[in-house]
Amino acid sequence: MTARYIEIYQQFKTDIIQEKYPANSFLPSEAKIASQFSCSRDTVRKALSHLEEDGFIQKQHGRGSQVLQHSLVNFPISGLTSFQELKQVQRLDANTKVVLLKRLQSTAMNRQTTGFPAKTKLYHLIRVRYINGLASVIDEDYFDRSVVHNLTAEIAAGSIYEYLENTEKLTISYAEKSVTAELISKQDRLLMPDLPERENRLIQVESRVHLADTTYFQHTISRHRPDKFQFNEFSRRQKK
Amino acid sequence: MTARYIEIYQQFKTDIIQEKYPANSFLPSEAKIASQFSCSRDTVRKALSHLEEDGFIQKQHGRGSQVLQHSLVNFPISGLTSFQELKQVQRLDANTKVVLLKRLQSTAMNRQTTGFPAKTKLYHLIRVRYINGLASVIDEDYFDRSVVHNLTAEIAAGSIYEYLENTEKLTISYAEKSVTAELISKQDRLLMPDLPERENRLIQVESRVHLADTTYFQHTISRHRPDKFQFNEFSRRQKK
DNA sequence: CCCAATTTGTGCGTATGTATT
DNA sequence: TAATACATACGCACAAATTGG
Repeated sequence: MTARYIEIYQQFKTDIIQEKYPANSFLPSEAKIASQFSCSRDTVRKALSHLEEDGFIQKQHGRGSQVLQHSLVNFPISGLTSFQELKQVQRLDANTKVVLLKRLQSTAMNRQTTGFPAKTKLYHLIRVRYINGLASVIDEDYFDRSVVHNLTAEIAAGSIYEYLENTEKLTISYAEKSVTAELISKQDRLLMPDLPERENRLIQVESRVHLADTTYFQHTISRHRPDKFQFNEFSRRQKK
Repeated sequence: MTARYIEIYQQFKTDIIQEKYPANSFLPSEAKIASQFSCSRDTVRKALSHLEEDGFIQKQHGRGSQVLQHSLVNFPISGLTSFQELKQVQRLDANTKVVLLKRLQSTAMNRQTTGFPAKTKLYHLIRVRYINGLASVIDEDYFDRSVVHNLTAEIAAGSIYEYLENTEKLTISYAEKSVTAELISKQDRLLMPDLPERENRLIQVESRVHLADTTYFQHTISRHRPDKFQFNEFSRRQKK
């Protein structure tokens, strides 16, 4: 029982992607959409607002809703998207090697790296992502074990988010992220043996991920090969 | 004549920043806020939705709206924020040197760098941003002259967006952005003389900026010193 | 375990304002 | 000027989640 406005959102999203509404064309007016879907204009407006947020359309007062060029191979890291989901969307030739999976407890010492307060029981996971056979990303994760139970190497090699959302029924909600360029460590060189000597930094995306009830449960540090890194984003100017 | 829901949004935003509602506390219920502001619940909900989008609160069905830790010195590049606005928000010791400002016309040849189709009349602008006296960012802009008129070095040294929005009455609306790590050119070394020899890449943020009527008018290439680059973002997981 | 109160989520209808053509 | 389209706001009803008794 998905909400009506979500259905309408999805309908237009797929129609736009399939170019039933090509770039620069206009959607039908809100009133027409409402009568087509036999719903109120308010419901249509909710759907269109989401399409606008996500960069599919631009609403124009008095004119209509215009379809934007959708930047095709988008979202490599934007939003909160897992590697497995990207792999599907972009049809990448990608696989994952689990380098380390162990239980540990955070301490005052490692608070900085784990991202958790002392004495939290954690999983520590390190994975290398290979794209077209090339080691391209090193992912290091810390999960709160009071939230994530029974993490196995098999799950870690597949989709952890799929497991958390579907099997453990968690609702992943939001994250604070930061992107920096960090110096390459000896461990990085070992895990990315093809990395040219002249490179001295990896692009690091650090995320602190929370559930819908605001529980903080995951700290991820993703280090990307600089020559393979690309991060696309759609952004809107904030109304004053 | 700002919209009522925007006023309510702003009221709560400042209250949260000033910690009248501290992190982890709950806002009053939507019904209470509505009666406080003598407005409908619908208006309150619009305001709260925007607060949630922007990472100030987390709404929880059946519980209420909880205030999130707001990542303090946030938004260095996220969204569509001008350097001058960042400078104000972050109280940076920053200034700008205009290196180049000239008129030119795009050709089929330079289409890639200018970001515009051939024969578009453009401004070409290069600026260096100094933070605490250190050359930290090289900004290269191309503006469509049919949109941006009378660009001067004085305006370019100050806030172009302030000029465009307030003087030229343009509504800057959205951008497609990409972040990559690019090899350092000779020109980069000249403009950033303090850049250590061992660094081989700058972090490049490329933006294509559009007005509310979808007119494409600005292409910006910002190259950042890798040791000074940090890009923070709040992001929400997409609902399926 | 269930019920009741509270709170947010969704949807409908209506009215009025404002921008575009 | 008139018609069309989006923007804002109010009110109501019921559904669904949470909490506490």
